[in-house]
Amino acid sequence: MTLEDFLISYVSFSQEELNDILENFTKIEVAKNHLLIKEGQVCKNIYFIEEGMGRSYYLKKDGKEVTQWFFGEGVFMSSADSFFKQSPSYYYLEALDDSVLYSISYGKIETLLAKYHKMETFVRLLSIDMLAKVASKLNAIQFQTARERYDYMNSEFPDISYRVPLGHIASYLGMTQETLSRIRHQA
Amino acid sequence: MTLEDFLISYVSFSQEELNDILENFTKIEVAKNHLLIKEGQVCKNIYFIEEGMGRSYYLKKDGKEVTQWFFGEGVFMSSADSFFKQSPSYYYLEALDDSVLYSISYGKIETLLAKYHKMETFVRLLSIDMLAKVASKLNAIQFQTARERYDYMNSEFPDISYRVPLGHIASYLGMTQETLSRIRHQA
DNA sequence: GCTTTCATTTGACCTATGTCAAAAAGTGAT
DNA sequence: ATCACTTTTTGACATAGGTCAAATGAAAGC
Repeated sequence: MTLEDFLISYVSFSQEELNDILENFTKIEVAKNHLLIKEGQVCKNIYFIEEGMGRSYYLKKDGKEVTQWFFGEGVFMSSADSFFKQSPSYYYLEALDDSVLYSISYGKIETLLAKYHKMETFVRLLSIDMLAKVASKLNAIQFQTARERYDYMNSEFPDISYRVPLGHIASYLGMTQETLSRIRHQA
Repeated sequence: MTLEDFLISYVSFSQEELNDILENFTKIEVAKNHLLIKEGQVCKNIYFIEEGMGRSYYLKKDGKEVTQWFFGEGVFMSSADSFFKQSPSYYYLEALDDSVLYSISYGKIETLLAKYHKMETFVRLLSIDMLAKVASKLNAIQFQTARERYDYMNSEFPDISYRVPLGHIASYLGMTQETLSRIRHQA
């Protein structure tokens, strides 16, 4: 899905508006394992993934990585809270593959939000969608067995689950790598 | 906190705008245990809690209630996804005390969103805030012990935790009532 | 094709928390 | 005050999933 299609799927922008909006994005290519933002930094850009994939993660006190979210093709990747409030991020943002991204800065988004009422609507709808997804993951994590969580993951991110290291998925699902490995082999 | 103060704290509405916006809300009083919405219904209104408190919950297949969120004084209570997308709600919404609420319908919100660019901004910021809170709960639930989750709850909802039945809190925290009871008594 | 390094699997054991059941403590109505 | 009902506490026991450690497998450089 292209960025243009993505925008249209939420709000009926005119072609003129779309052109103006799209001009504010910069196409960038990043290599696998590139860190787009680190913990503690303010997230200055938000990225639309045209090709590739990414994840957000944080470090526990013991230093272990915990994957917080996966981002597939055709979605926006960000530390949403950090970006929209321009506050320090709790998360790292990492490319999990060589990726093609469309980046836009906070300043430019602000300008677009001020200029186009529809842009506000777009971001609002996007936020509500993310909220629903995070809430749904929370419900899955909270009261399901390791096995059920794994199945949930496969339905939510069917393309991602077999493309990234086991440990990333395990921490995303709130279980150890060993447990996930055992579940997979008794599938 | 009044609704007016709440609105101003997010966006600098003019007094005129505020008056217009506030006119669209209806003050209602509901008794303890009143259900504002049931699972499967489309959430037609969103409620600002001036006095009282509420929660959202859902039923597991085995019929047990799981508290999904608590709403204290001075916040909006809703099944956000259901309200903003006018889709069936996964959750019940219940008053946990006799409460004074300011209610607004989806139709009226839509009108205000279309009329005031600032209103879109307000809802966007509100959504991002909720997103951050849900994400933070998710992190707490996912990798903390029962004891740590209880402490997290006390910092997040200090006023609520001792005002509602134990079972509501336990399910909110993803543990059994018995476990929560034991934790409390070894505090 | 080896060697080194990193990722996954397997095994043995342990612990936090769940389950089930009963007792105790609150709460409200008559 | 007493009875009926609900909520909380306590106890005994079970188990999913964690921890630690070693073995296997896969990938990358030489």
